[in-house]
Amino acid sequence: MFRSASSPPKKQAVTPRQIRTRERADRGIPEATVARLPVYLRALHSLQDRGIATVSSEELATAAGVNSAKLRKDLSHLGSYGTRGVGYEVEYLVYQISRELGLTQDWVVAIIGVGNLGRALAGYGGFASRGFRVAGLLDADAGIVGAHICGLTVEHIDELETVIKDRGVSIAVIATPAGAAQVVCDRVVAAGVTSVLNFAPVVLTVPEGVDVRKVDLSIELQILAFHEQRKAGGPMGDQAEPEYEVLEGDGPSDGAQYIEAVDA
Amino acid sequence: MFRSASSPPKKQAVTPRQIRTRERADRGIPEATVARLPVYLRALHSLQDRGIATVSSEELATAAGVNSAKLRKDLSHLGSYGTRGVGYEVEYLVYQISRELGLTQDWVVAIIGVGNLGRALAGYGGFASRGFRVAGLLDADAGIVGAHICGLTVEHIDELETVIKDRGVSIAVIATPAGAAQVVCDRVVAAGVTSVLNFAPVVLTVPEGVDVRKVDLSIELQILAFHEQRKAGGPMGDQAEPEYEVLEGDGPSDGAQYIEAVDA
DNA sequence: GCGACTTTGTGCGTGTGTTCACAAAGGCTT
DNA sequence: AAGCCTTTGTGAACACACGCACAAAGTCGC
Repeated sequence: MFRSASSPPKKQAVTPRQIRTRERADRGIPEATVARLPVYLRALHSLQDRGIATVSSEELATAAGVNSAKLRKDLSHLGSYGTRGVGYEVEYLVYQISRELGLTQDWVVAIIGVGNLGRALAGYGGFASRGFRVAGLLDADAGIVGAHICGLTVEHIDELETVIKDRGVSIAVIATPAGAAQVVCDRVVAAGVTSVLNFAPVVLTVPEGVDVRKVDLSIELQILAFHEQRKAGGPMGDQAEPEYEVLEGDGPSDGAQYIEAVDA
Repeated sequence: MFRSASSPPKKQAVTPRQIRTRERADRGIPEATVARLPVYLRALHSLQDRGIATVSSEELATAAGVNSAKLRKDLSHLGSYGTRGVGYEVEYLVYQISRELGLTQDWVVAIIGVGNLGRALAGYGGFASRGFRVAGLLDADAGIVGAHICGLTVEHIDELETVIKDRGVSIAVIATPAGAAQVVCDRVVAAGVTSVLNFAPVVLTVPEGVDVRKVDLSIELQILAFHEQRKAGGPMGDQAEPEYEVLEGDGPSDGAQYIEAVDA
């Protein structure tokens, strides 16, 4: 829009890109690798429980469900923590990955929204086990406030800012209904939280520097449904149409009947 | 291993790759696009509720939290469903995306494991609302079997195969403890299920042709922790070390103390 | 009926992720 | 102590994804 008016419309707009790239590649571990480190860590813990002291990239990769070359490259981003001809020492690797992920310190978590899901989350063992401590349960419903759940007392949402600041909450888990999620998110961010885990089925908007991760059951189901449909009568070409393209009306002219098929 | 023994060790091993690629690029919508279609669909439903009949790629992209070019490219994989100079007709697009995702038919879901999480899932509105019908709740605990939850009676895990086959379950949701997940998974797959949504913190192994999607709270938290650590004292270089590499012992020799720091 | 304006659909350059394949490196055996 | 065997760490090729920028295409006003 205003770009073409204020600058000559040439082909090389490379300058702003490179700055951003340099900035991110700084000492950065690739995002895809970061997402897999917890999986490796879990597999390593399992090996530890079985008393295994050393593991090869091949074995660990199998346990983690990935390609062994990928695993080696991932680990190489943390440093050279393997011994050629032998493999990786489990305990040492556990420590290094834990350190890289920031699990050598405790993170304080608050759960906002204590419905079915919020209660399930509060009771989830995976929280307490490794570095995450739930320090607050908050809800807007006066009927739930005051209830005791998993050793915590549900507090009113009005206490949100106080709880976050006084207890040093750095990760907020949003388990509210969709309608409340953005408001709650804005409040936790304003109170200083920079990491949000969102279970509400909405796209949250946050300022730069705040991380949001989304867990969305219904999206996962829809993705599964897509592939399931493909398997049933899709590109395998076992059923009717070998090329199932649009067959009905050739444009958006009458739209009243489509919605029937969806909501019915 | 046996590759280098049976074939000359040249540099071009391109033939097997291309076959697989051709096969997958067949009529396929990119996986990244598939993962975003549910987000677009949700945004479109929201627009519908507000009585908006037409939307531009820019507006829809903003609502979905993505770049408008990406949105247009994603939608272009479904066909040319826009009108230049105008935008997209909401209802028509809802229909097309729903159809592509396989939401014009109903999918029968069974939830295995009725603990805190399983109960929360059973009551989750996102299930019933759009094309997913929970037709079974199963658990191994005799103390829970027979309970009524959200209009369903919890059945014993022994009924698993019967429930799946008689009710036409095509998606299994595994919400069991980690130890039971793989066994349950094997059983649902043997019973004919080809789509699994796994909430248990394990890597499930399934045969070719079966899709598994994973929802893992603890992994998400760990990813957040990683970024949070970076923000606090990482590459911003505000604290002590500007280059925080390994400082202690230079190799895996004594490993007994690392685990302390992690589990303590 | 025509021109100006808006918005789609996409070609293209770029960056990120994945995989193969192999040299370098270390331990183990003889 | 020398060579063999195993396994890491990584260079390079390939595949996927992203976003800019623009031509094509259609609408709306006059």
